[in-house]
Amino acid sequence: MRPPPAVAVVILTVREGALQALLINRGGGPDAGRWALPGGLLLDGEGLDAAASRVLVRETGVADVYLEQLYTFDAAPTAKATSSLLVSYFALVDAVRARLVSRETWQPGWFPLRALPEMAFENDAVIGYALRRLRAKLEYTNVVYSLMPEEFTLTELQRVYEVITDEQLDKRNFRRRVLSLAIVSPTSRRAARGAHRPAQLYQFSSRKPMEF
Amino acid sequence: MRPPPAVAVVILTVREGALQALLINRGGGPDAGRWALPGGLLLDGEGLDAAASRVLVRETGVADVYLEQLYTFDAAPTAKATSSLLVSYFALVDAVRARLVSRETWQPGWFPLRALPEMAFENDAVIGYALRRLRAKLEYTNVVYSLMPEEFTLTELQRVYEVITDEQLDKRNFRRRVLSLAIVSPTSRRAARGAHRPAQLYQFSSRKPMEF
DNA sequence: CCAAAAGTGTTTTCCGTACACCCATGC
DNA sequence: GCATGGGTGTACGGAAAACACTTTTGG
Repeated sequence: MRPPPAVAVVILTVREGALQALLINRGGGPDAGRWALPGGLLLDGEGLDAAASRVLVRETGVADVYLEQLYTFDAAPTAKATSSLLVSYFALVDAVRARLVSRETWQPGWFPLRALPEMAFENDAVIGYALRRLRAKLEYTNVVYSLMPEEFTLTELQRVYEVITDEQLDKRNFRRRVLSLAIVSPTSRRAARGAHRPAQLYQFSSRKPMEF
Repeated sequence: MRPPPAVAVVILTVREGALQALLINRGGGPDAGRWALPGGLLLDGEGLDAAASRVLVRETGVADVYLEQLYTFDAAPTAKATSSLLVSYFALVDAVRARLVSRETWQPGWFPLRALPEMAFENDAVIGYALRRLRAKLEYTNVVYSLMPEEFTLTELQRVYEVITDEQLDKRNFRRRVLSLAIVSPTSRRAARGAHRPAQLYQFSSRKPMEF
């Protein structure tokens, strides 16, 4: 009897100034203390994208975010081989909107990519893969929309880029770039957030994945 | 009973001045005349890469060429659902080295991407995907090594680039680029191929996929 | 009036592109 | 000697990178 394929989703967010991934931990049993990517088996008649989306909604409550297939792995040869293939996805969510569930088993938690816990087999490789893909897409697409709230300042957007690329950006050059790419546009509102000049609020021109 | 996953391989070559894909055609039976990507079901205990490689060797006789996973599709809902998922790969082979088999059923043949025959369901999409990926990798990797013989002239290499990108390249700029990327290096031999000055022969510095 | 972040232009550097002539060979 | 493809350098333009000061607000 051949086991069904599984999907695993690398759910990334920017939180507390760091790029973080959502992992889940089986509370009890033999695997206690081992963290893993959220995922699940493909249901009967269910499509891959639908399965990935289902896992994402189950873990974070959010839908309509950036979700893209990454790579397909031979499933880890576990004792009880529950899956044959592992189809990985990655998703980008705004940490503010994501609401983690609290379960008895498979407690979820955010982990900075810098400080991932000991993880099940291929999971680190999958996360590394997602990070490379995200960094590549950052340069020429609008993917970050999925990490940002509806309105934001350009400085906030710049911080997110800096956290993802792990390098400092020049304020003027950054602004010129995102404005000339026309991926964001100013709104009519401004943000008064402290003892300084209020910042213009911007929004994404499009909150859909870009075409090619 | 859940059917096993399938692999399909987009095998590309440059032949007769055009980028061509290998397709196979069921000689008789109900699907007669329909062309499709070569592929096969995943064998018991077989890894994905191994399956793709097996298909490639079966069709062309060559191994050790560039072979990369592309994308995983939900399997086409055929009448007799023989597969659940379709994991696609693409491979680049030197047409000179490839030796197509001659079988009673599933006769293989090369088709210019410009003039693909009527094909089974998702197959055109898969080929389009492979082409986009190839063009992207062309710019910053050495993937073409897999389309070239051991030794070649820079003009021959340029022709291959031109066929893949479907645009004319400037001879001097092209040479500067490949030489400065250091993906090729001159050999000690030259090619006397006609009534003109012999050309320097080059080889790839590395005939392995590049790391990142 | 001071601290804090917002906002704004110019100069320099580097890379991609365009472009034309001489060279070595076979016949 | 002529036809054929091989081989080479330079000038220009646009994009990316470096860089510092003024503005607006809250307290």
